[in-house]
Amino acid sequence: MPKSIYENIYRDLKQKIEQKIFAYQELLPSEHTLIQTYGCSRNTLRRAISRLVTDGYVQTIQGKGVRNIYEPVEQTAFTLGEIESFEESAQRSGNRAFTKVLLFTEFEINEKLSLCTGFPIGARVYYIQRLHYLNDIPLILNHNYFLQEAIPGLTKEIAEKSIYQYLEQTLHMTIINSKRIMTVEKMTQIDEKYLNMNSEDYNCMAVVSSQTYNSDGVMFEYTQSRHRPDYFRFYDNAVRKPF
Amino acid sequence: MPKSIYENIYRDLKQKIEQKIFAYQELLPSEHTLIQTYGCSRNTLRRAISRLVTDGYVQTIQGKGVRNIYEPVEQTAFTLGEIESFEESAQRSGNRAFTKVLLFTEFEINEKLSLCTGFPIGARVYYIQRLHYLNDIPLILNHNYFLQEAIPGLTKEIAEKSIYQYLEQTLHMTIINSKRIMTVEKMTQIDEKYLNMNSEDYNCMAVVSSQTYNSDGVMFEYTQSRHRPDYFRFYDNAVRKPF
DNA sequence: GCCGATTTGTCCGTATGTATC
DNA sequence: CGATACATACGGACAAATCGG
Repeated sequence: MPKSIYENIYRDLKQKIEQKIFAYQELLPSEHTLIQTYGCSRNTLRRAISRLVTDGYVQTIQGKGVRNIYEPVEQTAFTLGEIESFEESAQRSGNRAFTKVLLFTEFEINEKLSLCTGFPIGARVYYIQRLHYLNDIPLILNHNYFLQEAIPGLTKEIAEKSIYQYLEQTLHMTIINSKRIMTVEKMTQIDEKYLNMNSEDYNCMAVVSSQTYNSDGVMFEYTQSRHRPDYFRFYDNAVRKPF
Repeated sequence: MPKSIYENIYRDLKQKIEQKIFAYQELLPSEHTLIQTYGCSRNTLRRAISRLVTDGYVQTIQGKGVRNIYEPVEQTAFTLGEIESFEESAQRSGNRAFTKVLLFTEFEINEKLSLCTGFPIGARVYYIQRLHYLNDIPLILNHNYFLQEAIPGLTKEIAEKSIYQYLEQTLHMTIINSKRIMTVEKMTQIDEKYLNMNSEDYNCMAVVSSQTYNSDGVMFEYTQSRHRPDYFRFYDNAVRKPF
């Protein structure tokens, strides 16, 4: 059970929308009504609503109400604006996830790598290559760089399970945010080999590069995720201006 | 000058961060201090800060403060989470934008197109092909579908300028949100021809499909944007949980 | 076109909880 | 432990947009 009231309300409303208890294109009950339903303050309710807005579940119109614009999307998708590990994402969508560690090593950041990753020159990092399978299909080839001084005791065994679980539950690290850039890049021979692709067919990959920060403000991770182009899907909901 | 207090504060802080008045990795002045600086309430200030968080400019840490994690990014990028037209984006980054209308026609949505666009079968739409140039390089091939009943009086001349400007300023339509999906697709002969590409080189495109809603809750636009892979860049900042 | 009721948007002040140092 | 800082929550006031009479 989540901690805060507004998050409980958010989840409850979200669920009701997904279960079509509120019809598509219909207005939700008014703020006033929902406040009485949940017995909370107006600010608290509005906060829950605003999360539904950024999720693209509803749109609010001043003077009118809150309209349900949720339509279900396919499952194998990755959603933006959220930090979710591969395992979490797979579990949420009810798919079988499996991770194979191709390489587990460590080295020092040189000038070229510093430019690419954003780590300072001379920083010591773990470099891990991992292949993520979804329902036995290799979908993502990950190149992880983890700052050693921020992540003591990382092993190949941990990398095979979930590194994020180790970070949060064992090291009690708090992950704050992750800056991501999506690009399209040429497929390499390594990509072809591990993702079981043929460059005669697709010769490009969807590449997501991310820099992740913890609560100490240190960028502890740089990751390049190379996705099979035919399975890659990224969702986003852009909102007008207000929050 | 923007209307609301929190937006003014947001812009002011954002500008100060961009101009490096606050140093990278440093903590901003505390909420209490900033409240006195701006002479506003706590809620108002926190609202401004929360927008900086979703922009990836700062991270807030309970008990510590608000840390500046802004680093400038290259210019030709598209940013997620915002609705911005091609013209606006180009202007913001100080580049020359030019739009060529390749095709301006109208027809009725059939079953196949209904599945693809999300418009109901039988709906009448404008179908527009436009080529967007940035600094004289053709970067994006756009396939726009606009619902006719929502957009009366659209002409080829308007499409050459800015359709969004027409929607907002002439028709006084309010754009609320836009659901987007990013994928990687095979390059077509049309893509090759207009974007001046050669499929011997890259044979894929970055494709952004979007459905845009107005304040009447009607999806009035479906657009497929096909981007040159070598120039395509999409930014995103993922945040932990809270808002 | 105006007015009033409804509904969301903005803003304020205050109290309490919780994490950091 | 206390001081500081952010997080959550409440209640109230007024503004602005929508809609129906």
